[in-house]
Order: sequence, then structure tokens, then C-alpha cells
Amino acid sequence: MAIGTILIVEDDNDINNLLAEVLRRSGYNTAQAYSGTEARLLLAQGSYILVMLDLMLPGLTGEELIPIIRQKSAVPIIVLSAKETPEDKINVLRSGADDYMTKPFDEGELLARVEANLRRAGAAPDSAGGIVTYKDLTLDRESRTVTAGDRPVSLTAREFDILELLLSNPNKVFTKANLFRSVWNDEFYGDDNTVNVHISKIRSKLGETEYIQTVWGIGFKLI
Amino acid sequence: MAIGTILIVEDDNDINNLLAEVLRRSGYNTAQAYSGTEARLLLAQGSYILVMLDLMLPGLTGEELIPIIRQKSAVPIIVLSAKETPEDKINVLRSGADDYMTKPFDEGELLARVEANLRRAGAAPDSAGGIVTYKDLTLDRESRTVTAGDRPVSLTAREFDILELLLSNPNKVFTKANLFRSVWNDEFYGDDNTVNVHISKIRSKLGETEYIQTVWGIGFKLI
DNA sequence: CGATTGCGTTAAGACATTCTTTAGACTTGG
DNA sequence: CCAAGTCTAAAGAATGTCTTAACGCAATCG
Repeated sequence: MAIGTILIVEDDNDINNLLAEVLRRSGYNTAQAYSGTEARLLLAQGSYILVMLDLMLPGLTGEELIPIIRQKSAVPIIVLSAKETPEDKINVLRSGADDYMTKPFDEGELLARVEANLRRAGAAPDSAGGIVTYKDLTLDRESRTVTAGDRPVSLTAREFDILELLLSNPNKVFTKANLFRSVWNDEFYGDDNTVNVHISKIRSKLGETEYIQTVWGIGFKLI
Repeated sequence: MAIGTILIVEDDNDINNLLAEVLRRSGYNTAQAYSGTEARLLLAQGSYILVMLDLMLPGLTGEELIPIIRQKSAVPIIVLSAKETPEDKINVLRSGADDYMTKPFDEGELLARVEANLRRAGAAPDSAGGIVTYKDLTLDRESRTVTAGDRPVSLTAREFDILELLLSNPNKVFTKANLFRSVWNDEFYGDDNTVNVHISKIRSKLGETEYIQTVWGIGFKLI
């Protein structure tokens, strides 16, 4: 039972695949990047529950990537590197990584560290992860409150869940089936007006500004 | 500057002192224990911001101590051991430790890991203090008393536990399942009115002011 | 370019669920 | 056995969800 996607950043094809296989066998989804710049792209587009990061990378090195990730996100970062001098470890941990493993890695230890870091991340609903903002919209998962500008917006549970999903990936188009599966945790059976109605209610509650755009024939996205 | 005490648990006198010196030079206060049982005593009495834990200990081993600590506290635990087989690391991390270092340790790496773990823990508000207040509510864990304004409020055990949980994270929404698992230490089996009834009683005892807000379809939160 | 089709929007109301509170039965510790 | 605390049951109140239906706009096609 997968509970999220882990981003693997590693330029060596074999190691990357090996990591992916190990993690997938344990039920995680994986995304694979082979350069620092590719990783940056993927991180900007999607959301991940954890990042496995090699240091020596083309494009952007791992050391350069860590602060870039940290600007936007508190996602757990495990650095996996052949460098094993104390200075390397120190710099990496100081710069914002959460953990450090030296290659060659042991499969069991890898999984244990992944678990430990996910547990920590889950146990500490950190301020960065709990609050999402986009333009002048602010959504707080902890208190389940939303503000547009300064005005508090009172949303029902469903409405909140929908907006939360849209906010998780601004600009990405969500189909009605997408939305339905995510929010209702159920299959989507075609001609259903339910999602439309909720979108309509959210729009009216958010006020004048157009945050949610219709993509005709496809679905909705946050703009 | 560092504020707080780190508990060092290590039976070798020299290593224990060395650790203490390194940490103190970085501005941490230290407490030193030389057996697992001594550590258990110290932990029961005082509160620490981090635990450095050796595994091979007289009295109680480190492996045995971890779950005991975890029952009561989410304090970061860094295990420092000579054992370095993958199995050892795995077991230790699985059992609730946050990090693992092998001896002999590098001073810089040690400090970096301490910092990293404190940073992580800092994100999670730790409820070490005995007295919690929010607005004009005051809850004292030691005497298990509550006052609202100046007025003492007499709560039953369950009611106290529920309010304590809510106070641990004001504004955070707790689902009924959350509450149930925390307060009853048991699984939550769906349609249960128990939590509602207790919330109702707490509300009436707290008086006019609305401290506890219902989040429809989700749960309750302190406002 | 107008007609046609289908999708999107929205309001209204039926329906369903969840919450609140009260009363009383059960449990437990002294 | 009593007293206090805890839990279950039930009803009504409050709120949210979904369906329906009417309307409007976008795309398509002759």
C-alpha cells in the first residue's frame, strides 16, 4: 500500500534503478531524476514525501540543490554519497539535509532510515508543511482554516479538501475524476455534477478574484 | 545560543566525559548517566532536549531503554555505538531512535547531527513543561488542575486528558479518532458518541466562553 | 454564420449525516 | 454499598451533501 512518492536523484543509472526497485518493493512510489537540474524541475512540478539525494550530480550538485529545496519545502532529504569525510557530512547536514548515508548502502538500513525520516516528518506537522499559500490564499491544514487576502473563508469539509488538493499543485489541471478519487476516495462514475457544484460553492466563497479556472472538457486548475 | 540539557548515556567514563566536554563547548548543558537504569531515573525526573545513547550499558541496555523513553516522550535520541552491522542500525532506528552514529565518532559530525536533530525537534512543539496556558485557560499537568480565568474548574480524568491534548496544539483540529487513540489508548471503532459527550461536559464546565470549536465532519479544536 | 449539441454554472430543495444534550445504566474504587 | 465517573442510547437540532433542473456559453458542423 503506497503512501506517497519518493524522489530519487542519482546520476548512475544502475544505482538509481536499484534504489527505485528497493523502495518500490516496500510500497513507495518513486520518481527518478538523473541530474540536479532535472530534480529541480520535478520538485517544482510535483510533491514528494521524501528525497534521496546523491551529491555528485551533473547540472546542479546535491550541495547546491539542498538550499533550493529548503526554500520551498521541509520534505525530508536523505543524502546518499560516496564522500565520507566528516567535513562532507557536516556540511550536508548543516545545509539542511536530514540524514546521511555512505555508498555502498545496505538495503535494510536504507529502508530503516527512510522509515525513520518519514515517521519524524509525519510526527512533526511542521509549519512549512501545514500551511500552504498561493497568491493571497492561505490554507492551514492543522486548523483547517482558509483565508483569502485577510478575509477568513469558512469552508465545509469537502470544500476544504478540494481546495487543498488544488493548492497542492497550483496550475496543474485536475480532472473531475482526479478530484473525485482524491477527495471522495472512490471511483468516479462519469456523469456526476457533484464536483461542479462544490467548485461553484468554493468560487463564490472565495470572493471576486478568480482563483479556480475551468479547463473546458478536462477539469479545473488553480491560477 | 544553545539552551537546554542533553542527556549523555555512556558507561565508559572517558567517552562520557569527552562527549560532555564537546557538547558543553558548543553551549549545551549536559547530564551524564553511566547505566541504563540511571538514565531511566534521570529521564523520569528531569526534561532533556536530546539524548545521546550508547547501546551496551549495564542495568538496561540502550535497546531496552529506547521504547521506555518513547512511551513518554518524543525527545530526539541519537544512538552512539560500536556496533555497526546494518542489522544493529536497522533495529535501533525501527525501535524509535532518530539517528545512529558509530564509534569512534568525529566531533564535527557529532555536533552537526545534534544540531540537525534539534532543528527537527524544534519544529514540533514539545510539551515538556508541566503548565500549559492558552488564553485564560491554565492547565497544570502535575496537580492535574485547570482554571478558566480565575475560576477553578473541576474536571474528571478523561475530561482532563482530552483538554490536555487539545491544549498541546491549540488551533489544531483533532479528529475523534485522534482523540480516542490518544486519550483511550485504543483503536477507534467508528460510530462512537463517547467523545462527543465528554466534549459537551467539558464545554459546560468551562463556562460561557467558547474554547472548543466543532469542525464539522472532522473533529474539534481549541480556539 | 446560425443551429445544434454538450458541457459548465448555479440555485433550490430533498436527503443524509453529524452534533448536542439529556437521561439513565453500567463500572469502578474506596 | 455508595459515590463518582464513564459510557450508551435516543431525540432533536444543526449543518453539509447531493440531485435536479434551468440556463448560458463554448465548440462543432453543416
